[in-house]
Amino acid sequence: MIATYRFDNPLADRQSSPEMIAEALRRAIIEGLLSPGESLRQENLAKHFAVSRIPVREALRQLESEGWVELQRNRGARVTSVSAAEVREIYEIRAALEARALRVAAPMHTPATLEYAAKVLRASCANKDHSRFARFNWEFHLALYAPADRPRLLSMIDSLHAQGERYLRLKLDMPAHKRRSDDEHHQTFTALRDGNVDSAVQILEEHLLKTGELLANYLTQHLEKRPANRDARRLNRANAA
Amino acid sequence: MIATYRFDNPLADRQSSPEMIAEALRRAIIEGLLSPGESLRQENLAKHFAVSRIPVREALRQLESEGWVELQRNRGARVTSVSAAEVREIYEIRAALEARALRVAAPMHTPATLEYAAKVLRASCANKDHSRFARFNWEFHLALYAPADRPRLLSMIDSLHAQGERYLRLKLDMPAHKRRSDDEHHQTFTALRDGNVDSAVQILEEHLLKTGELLANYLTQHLEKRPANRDARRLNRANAA
DNA sequence: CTCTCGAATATTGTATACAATATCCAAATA
DNA sequence: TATTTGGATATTGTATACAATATTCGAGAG
Repeated sequence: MIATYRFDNPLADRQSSPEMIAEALRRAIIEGLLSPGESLRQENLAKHFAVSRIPVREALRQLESEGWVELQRNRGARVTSVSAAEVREIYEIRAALEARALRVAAPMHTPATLEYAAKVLRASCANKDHSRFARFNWEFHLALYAPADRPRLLSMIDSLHAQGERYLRLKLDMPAHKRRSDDEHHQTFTALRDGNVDSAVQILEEHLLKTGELLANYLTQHLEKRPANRDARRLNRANAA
Repeated sequence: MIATYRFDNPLADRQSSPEMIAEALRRAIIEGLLSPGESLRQENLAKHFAVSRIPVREALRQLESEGWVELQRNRGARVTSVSAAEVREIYEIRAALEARALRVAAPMHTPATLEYAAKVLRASCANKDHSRFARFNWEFHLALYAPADRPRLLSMIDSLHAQGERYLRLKLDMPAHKRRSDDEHHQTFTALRDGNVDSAVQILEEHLLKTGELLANYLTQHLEKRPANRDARRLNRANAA
C-alpha cells in the first residue's frame, strides 16, 4: 500500500521538540531578547519550555553548529557575540554568494517573477515599521534569487542573513540608511529588469559590502565598551507547568 | 588569578563525547564506511562507542545541521545521499567562496607563504596514494587562502570541501584527472606568484566548476541505478564493553 | 494468492536520577 | 587587605527506565 491519499498529512512532518526549541531560541536571539554573551541554563530553558533538559540539550547542539550559541564542556551555553570583523566577514560572504545567486537567477527570470519582486520592493519601500520593513526587504532579496533553483545556495544565504539580522536592527533605525538601501535595491532591480546583469550584480555586491562595512563601524564605535556578559533574565523566569 | 602557568593544559579543551562521536561518524561517512542512505541506529552506535544513547543523539543532531545525516521524527537517522545536482551546487558555491578567499589573500601573500604553498603542491603532485594526495591537495587550497585571515569564510569552505570529499574519491581513481588537477593547481599558483591575481582567480574558479561538473556527470551515470538503501553493517557490530 | 488487520517486536523520545564538574563563599592564613 | 582553601551549592553530563511511535509478521478475509 503506497500513497493512499493524494493530500498531505500535516502531522507527518511537524517538527520535533528540539527543533521547535531551537527555533524559539533563534528567534529570541535575532529579536534581541537574548543578548550576545548571555548564558543559557539548561534547567531554566527546560522549565520555560515545559520539557526535560534532554530536548533542550539537543536544541543547543543544533544552535551551536548553526553558530548561534557557544557550548563549553561542563560550563554551559552562551549566546555568541559577533565581533565587528565577523559581521564584516558575514556580509562579505553574502556578497559573494548572492552575486552568484543573482547571476544564475537572472536568465531564469520571467515577467511574473520580476513583477513579484517589484511588488515586494514597493511594499518594502512603503513600510516604515522595523519588522515589516525587514521582512519585505529580505523577501525582495529572496525574490531575486528564487528562479536560480539552487536550494543549498539559498539556504546558506538565508542562514547568513539570519545571523546578521540581529545587528541589522541597529542600522535600520536610521531613516537615511533605509532610504539609501531602498534606492540601491531599486537600482539592482532596474538593471536586472533591463537585462544589465553585470551591472545589477555589481550594485548588489557593493550594497552588501557597504552595509557590512557600515554595521562593522557602528559596532566598533558603540559596542566595544559594553561587556555584555550579564546573565539571562527574560527567559529565566520559570513559567512552566 | 590569571594565567598561572605558561604552558597549555591539554585537558582544558578536549572535546566532549558528542563531538568525538560526531567526528568519528563524519570520518566514516567521508571514507565510505557509511554509505548514503544507510540508517544509523542509536542503540548500535551507543554500543559501538560504549556510551548511552544520549550523547549519540546529540552527535546526530550536530551532524544533521552540518548536512551529513537526515533525521526523521521517530524514524531515526540516515546518511544523506547527495544528488548530482547537489554536488554540482556544492562545487559552484566553493567556486564563489574560494575565488573570494583567493582574491582577499593574494595581496597578503609573502615569499614565505608562497614557498609553503609551492612545497605542498610539489608533495601533492608527487603522491599517487589516494588519501595522501587528497590531503596535500586540500592543504594546497588552504595554503592559498590562509593569508586572507577570514576564519568564517575558511570554515565554510572547509565544510563544503568535506561534504564533497566522499564523492571526490570516485574521481581521484582516474590518473588522467589527477594530472589535469595538478596542472590547474600549478597554473593557479604560477599566476598568483607572478601577480596575475585575476588570472589566478579565474583558473581556480574554472577548476572547481569543472570538477563539480565532472563529478555530477559521473554520479548521474554510475549512481542513479543503485538504490543504496541497505542497512548499516560495519558499525552495527556491537563491540563495546 | 493478495490484501487487511492486529499483536509482537523494535526503535525512538524524554523524564528522572545520579555522577562528574564547576562555581561560589566564607573561614583561615599571610 | 589580599590570597588560599575546603566545603556547600549549582550546573552539566549521561545512564537508566519507561512511554510513544514505528515496523514487522503472521493469521484471517476476500
